[in-house]
Amino acid sequence: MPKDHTNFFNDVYAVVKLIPEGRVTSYGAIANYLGTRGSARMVGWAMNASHGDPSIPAHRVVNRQGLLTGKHHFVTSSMMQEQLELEGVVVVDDKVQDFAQRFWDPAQELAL
DNA sequence: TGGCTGACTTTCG
DNA sequence: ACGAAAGCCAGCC
Repeated sequence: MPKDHTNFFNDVYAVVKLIPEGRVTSYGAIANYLGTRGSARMVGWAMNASHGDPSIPAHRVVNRQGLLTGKHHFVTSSMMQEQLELEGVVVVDDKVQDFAQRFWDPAQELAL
């Protein structure tokens, strides 16, 4: 396929786009699914580059604790929480409630 | 080539 | 339970 130099970003985008509505995942989960657990930070960085692609629900990607660590990178810090709430995700103090239930692991859902 | 950065994760104190 | 440090990989200068 084209552009193998952005393969990593492409995979990240693909996985994030596959995140069902009302679900959230973690950077580490995506990185683990891609086989690069160590580059969990890169996943977030990839999201940063995803700004040119509004189809990517970056607000559904949170850290391992369910905290909206990336909200600071959005247009507005509150937008991420608002978007999650619009999808039915309860967010309190920048933290996703019932994170264990809301958690969507690509390696578990897509690993068939 | 070498070194720095990063929306993370895990472990030690 | 909280705080700090190390580890990890990919991209950019």
